[in-house]
Amino acid sequence: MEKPDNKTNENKTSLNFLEQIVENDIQSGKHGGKVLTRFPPEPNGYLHIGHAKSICLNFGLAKKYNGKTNLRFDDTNPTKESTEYVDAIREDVKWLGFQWQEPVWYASDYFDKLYEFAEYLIKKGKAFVCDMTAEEMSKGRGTPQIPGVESPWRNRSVEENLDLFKRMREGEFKDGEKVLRARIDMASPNMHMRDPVMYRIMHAHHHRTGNEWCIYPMYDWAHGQSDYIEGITHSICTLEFENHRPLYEWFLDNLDITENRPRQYEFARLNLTYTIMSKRKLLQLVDEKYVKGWNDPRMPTVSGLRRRGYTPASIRAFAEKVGVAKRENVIDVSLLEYCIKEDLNKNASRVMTVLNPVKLVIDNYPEGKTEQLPVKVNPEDPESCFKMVSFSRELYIEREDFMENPPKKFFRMAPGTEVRLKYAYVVRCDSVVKDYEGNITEIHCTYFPETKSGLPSDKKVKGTLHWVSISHSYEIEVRLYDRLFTEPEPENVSEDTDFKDFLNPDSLKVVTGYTEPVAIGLRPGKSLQFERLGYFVVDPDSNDEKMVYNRVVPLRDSWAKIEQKG
RNA sequence: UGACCGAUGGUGUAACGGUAGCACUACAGUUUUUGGAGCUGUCUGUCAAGGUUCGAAUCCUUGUCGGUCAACCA
Repeated sequence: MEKPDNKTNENKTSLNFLEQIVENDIQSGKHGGKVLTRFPPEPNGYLHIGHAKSICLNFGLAKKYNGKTNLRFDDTNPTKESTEYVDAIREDVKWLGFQWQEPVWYASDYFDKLYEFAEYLIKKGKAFVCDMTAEEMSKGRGTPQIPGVESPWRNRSVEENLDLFKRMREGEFKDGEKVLRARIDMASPNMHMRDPVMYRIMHAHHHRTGNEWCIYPMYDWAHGQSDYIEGITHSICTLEFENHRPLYEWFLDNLDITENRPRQYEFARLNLTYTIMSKRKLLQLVDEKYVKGWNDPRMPTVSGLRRRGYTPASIRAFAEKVGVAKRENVIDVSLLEYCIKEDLNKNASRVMTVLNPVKLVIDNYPEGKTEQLPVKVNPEDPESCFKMVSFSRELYIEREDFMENPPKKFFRMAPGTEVRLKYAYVVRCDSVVKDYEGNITEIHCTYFPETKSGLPSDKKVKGTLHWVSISHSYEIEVRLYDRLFTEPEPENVSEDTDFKDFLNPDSLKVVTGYTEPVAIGLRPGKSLQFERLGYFVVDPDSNDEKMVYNRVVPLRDSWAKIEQKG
């Protein structure tokens, strides 16, 4: 099973651009050949599959080059953050299979150090306290084409700045009354360099530092310095921070940091068809009850995927396959589905479940007789063990597996045709019973004892159906999930449509299924293949009275394609 | 009409001046007691125009298209 680790030959397979950078750095002896990356979520929401890509990238890169990865919460905005999110994020990262370098870090751990750094910049004349309102500042910033105007407070003395900054910290001023700004260049073509705000006043309770602080650092000010403090070598973020890099560098430069400087690199974030990745919009789906929570199995969140039945290995494989580059991309969700099917095909036990039952009576099978048929739990696994499946005179089969007037390529049951009941016998359909409305209520057939599974038989049939013995079956609730949106790019359909216009009304259908006893009593998270239907996973809503299964992903259905083509 | 970044099949991603490859999707064949899975094969691609070179997806120039940036968010 274990793959040999001597990839030396295969190692020539191409490196992504970040791996190339790291290898160059190691070769040139930068950072003493060490690699330390970080995953820096803001605890203001749940992680989604896009974060999972970043996690796999950061942890994977470090692991590949014998480095480590820090988990650091970027908790610089107390009004939006909470420990609920901290806990959920930690759980998700662990579940994905990654170990951070202990302990968990928080940007708030560095508030003191950051304050000292800020004083250092003030003393150098590189930062100043500004009394402009947010509105004034916005007006004065200019546009990308038009330079901004300098703040009237820009040339305060070092002493005055130091004093004011101290009083900001001591709580002398109200929210919004003053900010600390870097003193860079109001005419810079890069908007981020136009004297950006470093600290704002917020009299707010912080989930870790409580009421100790009433000034909080901005992202740009906190992030690079946090990287430096932790000794991060490669600070990897998404493309939208590319324009921030000059500022990241400026802070390091002006703090006179010359040794062990972290460097920021940017890659393109993940986008997936038929879903959305914006935290804000996902929150909207939750708040407005389009889904049942952050972990709704239709959500692209890590917790949603987990409940949907995706395994950590399948998500890691996906992250590997999507690659890493700098161009905008939209990954076809079928790749994600491929990854989970590949995993579960190898690892999920098979079970027969009927979701849309119609009664099948075998007229020549003795009433009251039951046979125990031995069945391999997973035919894909050569070491698979066997289970017993009960067979009797009255069964359920899928309504879709019978047609009274079948088209040419229909290989399933029809009057007069023969099909195999999987693991059991070949049967021939003789007649149907209908109710007064014409709905089929019973199908009657004859079985051929000599065709018992395992015996040599000359009878060849084109179709094999799954079934359950009615008296031996259990009722379960089955939640059939489908994609959340009807459009591949719900946010990009046109200027005057909203992503919510394209919510799929059929993204969830709940049905009652009939299944084998082995599918009962399994713990949440356990996945099975319902033969010929798809992969399903036990939902946490299951209890002693009722099992609930979620459909992870259906099996490929070539008949559906034939049928569609007509 | 600023700065920064990007452009390779339907979708992603390689090729680092020397045969455009891989994966997903789609399609076809094969196999099959899952119309699953597997196996084999097929289709479709270097944004454009110039230049450098024996040779350009790759280097240079110009253009085109796309993304990001004007929160006291991250």
